[in-house]
Amino acid sequence: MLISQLPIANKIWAALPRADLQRLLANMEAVQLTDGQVLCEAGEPIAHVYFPNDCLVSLLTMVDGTSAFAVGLVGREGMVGVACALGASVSPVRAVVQSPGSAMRMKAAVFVKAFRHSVPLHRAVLLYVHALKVQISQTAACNRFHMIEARLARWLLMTRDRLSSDHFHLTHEVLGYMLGVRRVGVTNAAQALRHRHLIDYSRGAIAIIDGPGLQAASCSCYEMVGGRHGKG
Amino acid sequence: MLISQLPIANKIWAALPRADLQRLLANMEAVQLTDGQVLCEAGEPIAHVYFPNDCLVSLLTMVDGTSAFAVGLVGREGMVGVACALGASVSPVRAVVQSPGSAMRMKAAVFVKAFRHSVPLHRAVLLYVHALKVQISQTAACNRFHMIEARLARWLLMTRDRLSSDHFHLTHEVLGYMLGVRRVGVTNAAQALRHRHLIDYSRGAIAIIDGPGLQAASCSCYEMVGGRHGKG
DNA sequence: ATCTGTCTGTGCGCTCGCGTACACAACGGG
DNA sequence: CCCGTTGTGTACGCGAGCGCACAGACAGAT
Repeated sequence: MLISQLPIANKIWAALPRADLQRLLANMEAVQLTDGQVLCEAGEPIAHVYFPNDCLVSLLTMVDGTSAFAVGLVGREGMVGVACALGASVSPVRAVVQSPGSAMRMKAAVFVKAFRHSVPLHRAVLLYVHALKVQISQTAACNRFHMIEARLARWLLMTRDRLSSDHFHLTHEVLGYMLGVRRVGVTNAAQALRHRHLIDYSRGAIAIIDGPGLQAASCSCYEMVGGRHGKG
Repeated sequence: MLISQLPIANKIWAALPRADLQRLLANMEAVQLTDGQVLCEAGEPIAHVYFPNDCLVSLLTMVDGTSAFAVGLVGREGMVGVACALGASVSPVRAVVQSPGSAMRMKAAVFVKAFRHSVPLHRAVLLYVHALKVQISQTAACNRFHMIEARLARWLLMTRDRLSSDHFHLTHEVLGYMLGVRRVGVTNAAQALRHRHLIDYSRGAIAIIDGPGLQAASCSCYEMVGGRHGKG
């Protein structure tokens, strides 16, 4: 299959000049990611880095072996496995596919080499690292000060932005996992949002009905972390 | 004043070969940082980057304009102002001196240039960015799952490690600010720790009495984030 | 059509931490 | 030496979210 025929929606690659892009395409491989797939485990070496085109990956920090909690969300605006660019040998987080779709991947070692040699790639990746760092910081603070309902609203908006769609699949259970709260907590918050006609849902199929309204219900952290565009 | 006469305890600089170091020293300036001093404000451009020798700086994420919450702690193992290395124009966090002492500083623009040209510096800084990212992620999760007492214990241990001293100055008020909790919450937690003879304190003068005991009282996040050494 | 597994809704007691308010102690300057 | 400032201790009601447990609702498979 010719990768060059695929739509490359990933913004890191979109930022590269044609020359750099062509040279690197040979080392990339298009993959289809499925719901719940674990791209990399916390504490394990990073084998591949992934550049989502239309899928969504959440980054989970593990606590006490049992609990987990999402610190970041990666869509077409970013990549999974930045740690290896920074010189780390193992991944600090678990990366789980939250919404299925296509992505491009590369062997980590190859990526690191490319990262060192291509100035535009280097630049784009570091900018993304910064955006991710901001996202994580904001999530930390948000999580501390805001109620579940606002956090849920924010998470739904972030998901929408990265998928460019008002409809996606996420159960309360999974959302609870992401937000680090009980499933019931999510159910209650979701009910409140639905009651206000901001969203609708049934058996995992979520629809955002009133985007602006949902944004009003979410916390200021949403804009901070780069509203609609992920803030490359 | 001759900078080369000062002890350079900062570990990022310590990792550099003599040649790189000598070339950069001309652009550095030794400064004395005082308690509570704001090195850089959230949302403002970064004027200088700082490399602590024996002081301590906390990184605060602002929420809703009023509340703040510490996502990271910088000592001799790191630097303040990494964002400009990543290509960001403004600082995402407020950096406040938590414990006074000496540091070296450099104009941000000069640092960026050095960062681009010195491979060892580049390497050391990116590694630190990674360590900081891990620290922030862990703090986010810790903050979500652990009680004030454990978080306080962790914070005291991190402070100790970065100052290499069991005695330092921190009021309950400031600690509350750092942990994002009420002053009273800190008082209660501190009392509990003191009652178990792990720490002692009076009017801001804190002493760690039983390090291992305090570590047992803290959460696992402490080791995660790189126990005694900040994990360069 | 029945069954099984998944998803969502509801109830209840409990704890942590919050907001607020006030009291007391130690230190330091005029 | 007095008094304001700063740091610490105590009390009380309140609400968010937790753990647990169970009930209904919908979809797909046999």
